[in-house]
Amino acid sequence: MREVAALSGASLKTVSRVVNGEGGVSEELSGRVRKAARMLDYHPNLSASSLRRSDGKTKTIGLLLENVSNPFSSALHRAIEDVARARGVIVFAGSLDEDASREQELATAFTARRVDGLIMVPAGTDQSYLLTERRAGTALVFVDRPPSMLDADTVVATNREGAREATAHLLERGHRRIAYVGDYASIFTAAERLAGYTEALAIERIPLDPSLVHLGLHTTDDAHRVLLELLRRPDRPTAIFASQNLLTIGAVRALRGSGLQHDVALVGFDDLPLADLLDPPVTLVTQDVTAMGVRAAELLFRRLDGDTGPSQRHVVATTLTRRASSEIRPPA
Amino acid sequence: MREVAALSGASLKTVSRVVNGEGGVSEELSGRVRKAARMLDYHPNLSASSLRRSDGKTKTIGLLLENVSNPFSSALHRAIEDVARARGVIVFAGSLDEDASREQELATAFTARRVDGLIMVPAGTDQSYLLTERRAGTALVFVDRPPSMLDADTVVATNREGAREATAHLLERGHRRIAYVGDYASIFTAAERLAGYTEALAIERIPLDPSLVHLGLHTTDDAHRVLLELLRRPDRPTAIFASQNLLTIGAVRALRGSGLQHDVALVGFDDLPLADLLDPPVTLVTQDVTAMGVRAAELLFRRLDGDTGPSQRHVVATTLTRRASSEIRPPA
DNA sequence: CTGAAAGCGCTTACAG
DNA sequence: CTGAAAGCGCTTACAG
Repeated sequence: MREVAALSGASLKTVSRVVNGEGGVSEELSGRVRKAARMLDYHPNLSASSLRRSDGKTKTIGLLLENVSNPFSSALHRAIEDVARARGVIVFAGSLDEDASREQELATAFTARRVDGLIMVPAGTDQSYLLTERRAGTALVFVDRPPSMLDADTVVATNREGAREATAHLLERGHRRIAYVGDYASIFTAAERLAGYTEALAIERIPLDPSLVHLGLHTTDDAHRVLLELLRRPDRPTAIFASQNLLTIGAVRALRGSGLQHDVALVGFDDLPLADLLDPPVTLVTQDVTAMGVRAAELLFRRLDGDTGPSQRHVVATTLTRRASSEIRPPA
Repeated sequence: MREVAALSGASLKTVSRVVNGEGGVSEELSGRVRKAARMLDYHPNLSASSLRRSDGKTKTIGLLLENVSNPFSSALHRAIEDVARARGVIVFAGSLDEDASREQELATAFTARRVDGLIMVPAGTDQSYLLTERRAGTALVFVDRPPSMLDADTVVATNREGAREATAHLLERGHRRIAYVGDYASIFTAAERLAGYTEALAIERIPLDPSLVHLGLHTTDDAHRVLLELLRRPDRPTAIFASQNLLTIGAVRALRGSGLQHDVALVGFDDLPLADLLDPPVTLVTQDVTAMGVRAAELLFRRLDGDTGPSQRHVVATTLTRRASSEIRPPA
């Protein structure tokens, strides 16, 4: 900018006015400035600008996801990007892999670069370290999972209700031995879905059989292995509830691997792109991920626009999409 | 930092030394500085730091993808994130949706925030606008598609060879009427794959039937619609080559919709998570997306480390994974 | 081991 | 309509 001022014979302040389209500069002078900028390949430095500007905004937000390449995370990412884009805001994104220390590292890396706000799917169980960031003006929104030790805007799905509905759906079809494969119990959504499962059983006064409930499974392979074993037992379950997308894929593989895909019912949580084309088509509890991302971004920008009201908690409904896999009845 | 200096009774320079772990500060003084920093909730401002630092590095890179929520893009993203993370570098990511103006907008938004480098899957047909950025020190790497009107490091897959191999595979099984569904012909990978298809036909001296070649298809629905129509014709193809992941899903849907999944052969390009569980399992040409992302990131960091050698072009091999869908023979 | 002065690229808060 | 001076939070290039 200094060089542009020198070449065009204008002051720094005038160059700044032209570059930012502030107006109040004569046609002739602003023409000279623009020409000089072009000749010197001048590109404004937004970091320097936000360092000095009174609002201090960097037009940048940080997004902390479970894993940018997981379909749930990346759908969230896209929805948030679109809302941000409409405001000229760009997005840092990173993967936490359920690692609390990675969460702190990334949050610190983002705030050190002075993002205006942070949207996160928290991995750890204590987000109080973000308090000083918020006091410093960083907006905070949690999505998919609420924060702990900190009060902030949150967007969650009806995990418990969705799991309860899915389990009730299987119970209605006569199933009494419904296996449950779930993620780490420390994850909010995993705990909620498990609660939905147990509530549905309790309503029908079915005692919970611990041998059917398998937690701490995170990958396709985890679910595949556990279910292959479970399906080999003489008292195998008559139905399976897989409470997360990767686990559902593992369940499909295990059923296929043991040739029981038409004998044991299945309901999964989260969407799978080809679920309707599998044999049998798979019943799923799906989340409106785009709505969750849009809502989270809107909450963030509302805060950035100055809203100082109490924290909001938005709940987005899940949908049970019924397909043939859950119409399989238990053996008589 | 000013306040920390005041509270601890040290100079700005000394606080800077302590914060950056430069050493050469007495235990006593650095203890006082650290305590003051804690009391004031001091968090260093990396933007201000890189503004003044001689190397000017922001430890930030920008990633321009087709669509962050497309599995190919997000797998690339994750691979690049992991390499960047090992160097304490964080990643901006954004979606271009095949829009050249969006490419320029995002590239400008990233460079205005002084990213150290840019890794992109270009959408437009002219990247010469990046020349001044590179002269200003921004490293540039292209992945999946080479740049145009600009020479830069590039990582591509063996698109042409992979498509040729897939087509030859169908020809070997006696197919002569192989439908081709492809993306916008302006996309490098789409053009390469089409070339591979036509080359394979030419080698066997099979004339290309234009009624079987459908380009300009981008979504699952596009391929679904076109193929349903094609499969309804009396002279329908005996095999289909779908040259991209979404188009392959559309092809699976069209075959299933017309009940021909066991009568018409299919090969797809790109990986599908459940391809092996479909009926019939689908033969695919897969790319090693992780290797492509890792290679691209390594090239970028090599440049940032000062390598000024000539542009490199790395080629990553595709793999033909044979499954039942391509073993279907044409009717006698 | 410690610090005072200058300056990175920009905007603010003036003044004319 | 235009510009000179100060300062955002930090590091550089000194000097002692």
